[in-house]
Amino acid sequence: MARRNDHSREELRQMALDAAQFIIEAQGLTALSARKVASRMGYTVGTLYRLFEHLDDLIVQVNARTLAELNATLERAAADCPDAERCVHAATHAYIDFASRHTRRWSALYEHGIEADIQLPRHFTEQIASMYDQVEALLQSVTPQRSAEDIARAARALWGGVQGICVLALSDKLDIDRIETLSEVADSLVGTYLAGLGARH
Amino acid sequence: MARRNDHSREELRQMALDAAQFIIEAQGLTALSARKVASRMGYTVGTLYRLFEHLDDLIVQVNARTLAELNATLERAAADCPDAERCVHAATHAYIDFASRHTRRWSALYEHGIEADIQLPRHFTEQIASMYDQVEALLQSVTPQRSAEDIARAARALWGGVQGICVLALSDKLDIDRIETLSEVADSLVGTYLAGLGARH
DNA sequence: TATTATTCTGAACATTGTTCAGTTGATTGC
DNA sequence: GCAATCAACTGAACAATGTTCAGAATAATA
Repeated sequence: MARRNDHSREELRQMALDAAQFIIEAQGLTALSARKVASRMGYTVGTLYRLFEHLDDLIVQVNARTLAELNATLERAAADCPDAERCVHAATHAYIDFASRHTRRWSALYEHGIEADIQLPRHFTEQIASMYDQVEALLQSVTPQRSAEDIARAARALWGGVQGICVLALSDKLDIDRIETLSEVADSLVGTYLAGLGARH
Repeated sequence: MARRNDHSREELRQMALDAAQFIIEAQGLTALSARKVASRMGYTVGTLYRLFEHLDDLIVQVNARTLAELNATLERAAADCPDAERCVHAATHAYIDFASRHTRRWSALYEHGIEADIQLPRHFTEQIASMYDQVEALLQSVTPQRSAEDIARAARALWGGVQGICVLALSDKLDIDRIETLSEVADSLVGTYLAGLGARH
């Protein structure tokens, strides 16, 4: 059993996040429980509740982590492409790849929390904002003549769309038998949307 | 207390679905419980478990209902428009309207079940397919020259996109302030995508 | 009316989130 | 080095969850 002060508060927090992340990745969000997290970090439930107010706090912080990792992945993917349009496609494929490889952890991002009353913490919404910033930057390059509002709207439309396709595909609700792959549907969305952006000004 | 054979098995099933739907609409999917459903229909848990194998069965059947209702709504919205393109916009707005008015019930559609091992029942996937059929029919009118595969892909891309935007917006992850702007983002997606379809053949 | 078949109940079990009185180990003051 | 103080940590307790199933209640049948 763990002794007192073996770890600092921040270390404990990280251990809890690691444990929770592991469980979500391995068994899915619904299999997560306070006792499992605690026991995996070598402590008891009580200790966990000194680190997080509710279990929801824990989950939302794991989600913030996931989002940060996803952001970094996208940034890398969109780093060196011949042109901006191909960057968008590269980012899209990176997104799909991430969602496929870490399906459970990724799906926790939207499976969790429509509990309207509790609002998302700042560093979570910041991650979201930074994700849209990336897409905006790419779209800015694709159509430099458009206004900032147009770009903002377009980024949310396009990226919300990519996310939506992934959600449906990975929960078997895209009726995808007649279509070859998720990638193709995503390419259709991105390619056609970008073509529309070009044709429409 | 309810006596035996007051209701047929099918009546009981419907009562259970009604009760569950009511609870989800009023308090959200997470607030749903077997005992609450049972007590709302004037029976006990045991009885509920003669009607449904798991609680998940119940939920998925409520979802099928919701999807049928949504389908009907879309069909009505896309019925009489001046042209096909405006039909797509009308359907999109109808979708957003439905999702806004019945947020909790609608969000149960995707909040529930990425439990990979259990697959969705037929009459649920049928509802999904029929939804895409509608969108395909509209897109067919917009660009008659395209192949069936193209149309199928486009329908999933576009409609997955619409759904994705709604999911993010109604769970505060679209980084927008008001619900009015959700419509704007959706219009951007649909308008630009359709423009792209037109420009690209 | 007696027997059989079904419906329905509700107690039981394991597991969940969450709390908190009490223990145990570290820190401080002398 | 010892006593007093303080914070970390435990684990029992509570209400609520999904799920099961022996038995009570009632209908159908003979």
